[in-house]
Amino acid sequence: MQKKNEQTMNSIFDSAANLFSEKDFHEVKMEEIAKNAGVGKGTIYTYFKSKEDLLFKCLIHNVEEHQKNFSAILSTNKDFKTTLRDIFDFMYDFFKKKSRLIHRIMALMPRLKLSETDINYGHEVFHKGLDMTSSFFQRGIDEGIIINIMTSRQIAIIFQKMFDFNVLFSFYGEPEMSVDDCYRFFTKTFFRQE
Amino acid sequence: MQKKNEQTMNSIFDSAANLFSEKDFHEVKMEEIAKNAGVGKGTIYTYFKSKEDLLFKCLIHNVEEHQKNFSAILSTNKDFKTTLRDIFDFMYDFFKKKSRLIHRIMALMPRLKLSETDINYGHEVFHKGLDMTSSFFQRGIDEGIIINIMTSRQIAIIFQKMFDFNVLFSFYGEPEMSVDDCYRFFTKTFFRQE
Amino acid sequence: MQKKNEQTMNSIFDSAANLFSEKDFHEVKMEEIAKNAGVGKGTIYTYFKSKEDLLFKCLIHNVEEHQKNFSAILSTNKDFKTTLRDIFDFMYDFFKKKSRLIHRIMALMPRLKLSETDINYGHEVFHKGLDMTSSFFQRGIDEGIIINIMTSRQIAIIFQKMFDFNVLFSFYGEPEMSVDDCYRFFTKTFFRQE
Amino acid sequence: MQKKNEQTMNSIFDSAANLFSEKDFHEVKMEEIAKNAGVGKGTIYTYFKSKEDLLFKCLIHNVEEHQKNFSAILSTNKDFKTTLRDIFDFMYDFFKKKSRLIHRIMALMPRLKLSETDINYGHEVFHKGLDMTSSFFQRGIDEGIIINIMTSRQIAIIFQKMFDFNVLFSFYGEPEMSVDDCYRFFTKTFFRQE
DNA sequence: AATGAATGAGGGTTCATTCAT
DNA sequence: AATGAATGAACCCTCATTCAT
Repeated sequence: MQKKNEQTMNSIFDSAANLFSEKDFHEVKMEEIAKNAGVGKGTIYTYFKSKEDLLFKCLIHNVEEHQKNFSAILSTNKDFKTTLRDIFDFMYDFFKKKSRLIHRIMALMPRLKLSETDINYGHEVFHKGLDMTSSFFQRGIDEGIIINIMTSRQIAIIFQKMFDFNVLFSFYGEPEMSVDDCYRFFTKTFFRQE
Repeated sequence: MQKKNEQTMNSIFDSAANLFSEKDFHEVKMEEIAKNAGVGKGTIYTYFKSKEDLLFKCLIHNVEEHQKNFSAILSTNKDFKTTLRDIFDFMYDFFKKKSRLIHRIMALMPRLKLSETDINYGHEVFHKGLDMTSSFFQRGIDEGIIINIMTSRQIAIIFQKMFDFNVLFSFYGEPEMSVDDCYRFFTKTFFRQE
Repeated sequence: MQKKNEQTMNSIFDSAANLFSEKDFHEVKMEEIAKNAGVGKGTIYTYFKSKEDLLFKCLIHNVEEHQKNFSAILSTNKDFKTTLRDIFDFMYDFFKKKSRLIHRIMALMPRLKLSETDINYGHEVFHKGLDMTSSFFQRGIDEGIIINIMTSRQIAIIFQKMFDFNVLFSFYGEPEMSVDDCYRFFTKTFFRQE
Repeated sequence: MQKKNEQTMNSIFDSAANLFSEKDFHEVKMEEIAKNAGVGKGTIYTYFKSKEDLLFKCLIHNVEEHQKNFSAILSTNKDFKTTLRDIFDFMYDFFKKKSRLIHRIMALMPRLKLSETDINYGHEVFHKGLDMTSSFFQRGIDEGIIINIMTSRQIAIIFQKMFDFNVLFSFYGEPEMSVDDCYRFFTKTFFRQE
């Protein structure tokens, strides 16, 4: 599955990611994915075992890419607050584009018919991501910037969740929160009073 | 078995709410809803025009009931903080049971094929709910308890969203937040520093 | 089945005849028949065994009434040509109202699931009707008015068919044939040249 | 099995035409059509949008083929009477095979849910057919062979209808009319007395 | 490797019929 | 006798998947 045409595979990934973002798993048709990817319907099956496999691989693909970029930001040697602000910019953009995809998949995951291997790998990837984020917040706690009444993992989780406040805001026709709004919200809640 | 039966309808509502909570719209089968409701498949169609109609009516049913109870709490003449605490208890329970149903439906709503009337009614109900909550927070702002750097509507929206932090917590195997945790989180963020 | 309320039964007959005239057997719903008859859906089943039984009884009912009237015309002691003209008036009216019902039923008859008794009775009624008509034409032949190159039964059959020329005329947007047109057509074809 | 296959489509047409001839639209099952055509149920839907679409296309297919053959006969340069006789042979055969199909569809047409385009095309085809036939009879009128007390269009319509006299004949157990009988019937009615 | 015609299991929906009242 | 709520068999249609080319 690695030697096949990388380009074809990526166009399938793109097409699938777009469609799975827009609509429900069952509302996305394989034919549509194929058409938007510019390939034949059968071609998808030379790269992926099934629609569910495609969804899963598509998720992993996106999450891993996200983690790579996220990791790059973390490894710049800036101070905590500057890095945090960078992360906000990065996450804000990422969620704007991918939040629906991620949510949809996570809602579906528990019932996806996947191999043991795939499930384990999925868990691993997600937990690796959470670990990365929570390590960063731990640093904030250690430096006395972040309150320590919640664990770093809990903070990391809430941090992720914040970025879809805007989904509800737009549902109710309220103006969306800017990155700055998000950042202010976070510091108000999790920063030690200065 | 002669008069269109409130009991039958309620058992369909219950069964549907349970199943729509558990799984995706397209994974819930009418046959399953019927079976769990203890009625025949055709019976559902004497009460609801279609599966989509059932989902929608089911949502409205739950939300309206929720709003009635919510409203009851608001109209007790306790002081702001006590009432807020009551609301936290109430919302926490409600979301524990219904959060998945509500989220699923809201994610689906934009693509549901509903009559103009239904769509309008849906909007109305949701906005009525938000208005109710935001009025309450406005009172908090007016009384100088809540910060006024966000509008009461924005606060009301974030307030709702808080209650599904636990979905992610449980996904990552973290211990869930208790009502108290939620309450503390809220006051930390939205209460004026004392 | 004879002692029950005659009025209810007739209103069912009327409703059914109207609907079976307008649309295909399978497009007519029992609910619609009941509603138009002003009775409950279950009531129909106290008078008729099934939808097919209703269709059949409805046909017999109409045909027998038609034959009674037809027979009355035949038994006036007018001369052949005068009687024929009377019959044209009568048939023209009858077909205008009932032709679609009759045709639909005759097309369906061969596949109707009826008891042996019903089938035989149906045959009997139809043949009685044909006999009545062909006897009349036989008289025309005997009196030397009608050509004798076709049997009276053949003429009787074509005679019936003539009255739905208008169905095609109206399909093609041509002006329909009047009774006079029909009569002229008939005499041109079947009368001995004078 | 790669190119959308003319053969597959024709076998569906044949199967559908046979079944729609035999029974009512609602009594013909898609599964049955598929089975008789030797294809899978889903295959039909790669060629036709719906059962109604299939019925309609099936009608058009048959009528157009009929018109092509009809047209071929008309364009042989024989004299009027000879051509008329040829047409009788041709129509007699065609109606023997297809009359039930044609009638069933025409009875259904007004209530078929078709696109504006399909409806218009259907009208066009039928009227083209009538025009072709009536032009021919007009020639007969012009040559003084056919009476001119009816329009050529009226004659063309009645001409078509004649060919299902045999349906009633067989219903009543009378011997069917031969082509010669039909021809004689026609000349008696529509030819100027010689 | 790539394709898309063919497939058929599966599901939403309809409606004739039943039966408790 | 009359009713209409309840039923479930039956049917149209969709779409993930296969496979011959």
